[in-house]
Amino acid sequence: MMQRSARMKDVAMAAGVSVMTVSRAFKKDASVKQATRAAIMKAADELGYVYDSTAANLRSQKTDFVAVLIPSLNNANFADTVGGLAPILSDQGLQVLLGYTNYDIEEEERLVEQLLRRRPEAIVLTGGRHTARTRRLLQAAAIPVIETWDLPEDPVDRVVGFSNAAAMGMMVDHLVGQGHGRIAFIGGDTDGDTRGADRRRGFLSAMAAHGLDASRLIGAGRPPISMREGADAMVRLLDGYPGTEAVICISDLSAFGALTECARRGLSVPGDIVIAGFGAYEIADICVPRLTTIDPHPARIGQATAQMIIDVLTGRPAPPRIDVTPTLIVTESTAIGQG
Amino acid sequence: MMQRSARMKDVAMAAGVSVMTVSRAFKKDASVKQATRAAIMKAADELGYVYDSTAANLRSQKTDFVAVLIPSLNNANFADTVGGLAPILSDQGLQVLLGYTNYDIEEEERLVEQLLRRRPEAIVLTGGRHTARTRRLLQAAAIPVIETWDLPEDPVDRVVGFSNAAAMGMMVDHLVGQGHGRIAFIGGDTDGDTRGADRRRGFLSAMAAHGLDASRLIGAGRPPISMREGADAMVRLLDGYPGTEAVICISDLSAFGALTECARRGLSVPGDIVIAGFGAYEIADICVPRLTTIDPHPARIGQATAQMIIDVLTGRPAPPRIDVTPTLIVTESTAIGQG
DNA sequence: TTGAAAGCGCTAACAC
DNA sequence: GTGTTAGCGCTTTCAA
Repeated sequence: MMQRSARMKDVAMAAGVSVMTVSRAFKKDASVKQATRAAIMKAADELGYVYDSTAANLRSQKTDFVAVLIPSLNNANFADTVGGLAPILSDQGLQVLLGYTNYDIEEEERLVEQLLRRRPEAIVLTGGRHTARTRRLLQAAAIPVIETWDLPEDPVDRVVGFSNAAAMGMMVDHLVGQGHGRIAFIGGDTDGDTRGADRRRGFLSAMAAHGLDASRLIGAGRPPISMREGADAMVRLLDGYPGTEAVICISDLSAFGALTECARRGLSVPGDIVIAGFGAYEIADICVPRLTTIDPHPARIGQATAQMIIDVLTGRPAPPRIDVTPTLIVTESTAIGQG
Repeated sequence: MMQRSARMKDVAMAAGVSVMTVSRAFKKDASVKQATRAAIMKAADELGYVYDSTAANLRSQKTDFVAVLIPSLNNANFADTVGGLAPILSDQGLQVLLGYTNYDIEEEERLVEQLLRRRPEAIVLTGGRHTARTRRLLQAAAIPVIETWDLPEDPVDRVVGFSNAAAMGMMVDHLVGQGHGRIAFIGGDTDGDTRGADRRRGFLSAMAAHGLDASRLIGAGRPPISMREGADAMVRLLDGYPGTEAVICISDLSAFGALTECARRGLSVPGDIVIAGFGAYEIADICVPRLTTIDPHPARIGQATAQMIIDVLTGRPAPPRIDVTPTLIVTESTAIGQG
């Protein structure tokens, strides 16, 4: 039946060489004669040998993986960041070990501890808010730590992100520039999602800067805010704050939900009310009307993060902080003179 | 500056015990006196000790992780499967190591090889089609292999899935029952996504069973089919096949794209044309009109998979194949007498 | 309940 | 270009 699986020693014996030569043959840059290497690979193949990296990890004190924590698996923004990051790391022989926190910093703490036990070469976090213990664990780990999607004032180590507050300010400025004054905000009603809380803060300060009333705040639930929660929040907004001219939603998904509520009520967007989202998700570009949004360039965040990791690990100079500035995308849902 | 990080030996010395006692203290069920354990934990904390599982993995020949391969990070269906699976495995001390294949079986092969080197306790794949080498590697690995989201005729090992062809048959039957005959299909135009190809096959055979013409096939691109590709396919369908009464799309996302094209043309759904999707994504439940779809119960697939893994690893009897039957959800987009 | 010795399967370091 | 020796940091095993 199932016999003990082959190890390097077995391959070495079969190929008539030492284990060390087999070890070298399994590295790309090792100096092994072509014929020897071929014989080794043939023997390995016949024995069904699969290299055991658990042993290599221990001996070489290298694991060749990078831990990446994102809030949720099912989110195009974070998926795009991972999509930007993974191939660049992969080219350097670094594998990504992905974890997701469900937007919960306690869960993040558990994950960080679990992952650090496996000795990653570096760790990437989403957001700049963590438990005290998480910070302690990360600092003690003595590996590069990159916080992303945020610009924390007191970072653990390195940062690739943007100011969520400033991004929201861009959106408020845009709407005010279009002549709107009664602007509402639909977002999460906890601070569990720091990025969301920062966006709300950005909304408040930008409104204040324009001398506008910023009391039209609708709490839509716990992050992540779904399309459904966006729609439900819109019900409360339309019923509770008549005369609202514009709504900024915490994400395109909730903005789309808000849009569907308008459709069901026969309200025209942007004719009767203007709606804006955040994230430049695909749905913003295809729904009717298309949604004005902010593109935080998730893939760029991933690429810059990967490059930063490689630079640090290879001892190259690297800036401790990269600001990937978001872009405002103005489309149908906030266009003037339509609807 | 940064000194060599603490190991068990250091903790043992600080606590005045042997390394073996420290090792036991770090296991949950180990028999260590309460006072001893407390002293050890205190010492560990003061030294900033983080348990090194790379060493434990090697010695105990256990890694306590399960590799899970999904086609894409950014897909609510697969995210829900992982969401169903991860907590159950986690309760048993098994961590999920996630990989994504981009719907590419060559990429799957690379990933499988990489992951097997890290010696997972079990491996979960999405879909039943793999390269010959992938199959060989998996068989040689001598660990539980679970193929999901499919019911392959010749599985590598174990299966938790459903018949994508039969599911599509349910949808065709529903539309025919509503009186439609000129039914089109929008799907991927490669076989890279086996589940998609199976759905197309199911469409063809169900149409044939009803004696209907199944030539209205629109290729929408390479999987995953986006909302945009669904909209573009709808353009081709409406322009190329006048008189089409109903469209089945490969997923709710492409169905939503198709719906937006109808909205832009002023076509009523379901009045002028009927649209159905697949996957029971959130958007199907919130867009206007809501989309008739099929719920493949992604979380249940994950739960059953996790349970199967645990049963096999603990030597309990487990069926080699579980069929999680999908459910047809009929809503506004295919309702009779509306629009 | 605790400890001592041995060793998991590789690779670092050095030799030739 | 290849081999030898030692050992990574834990846990298995056996003993007390």
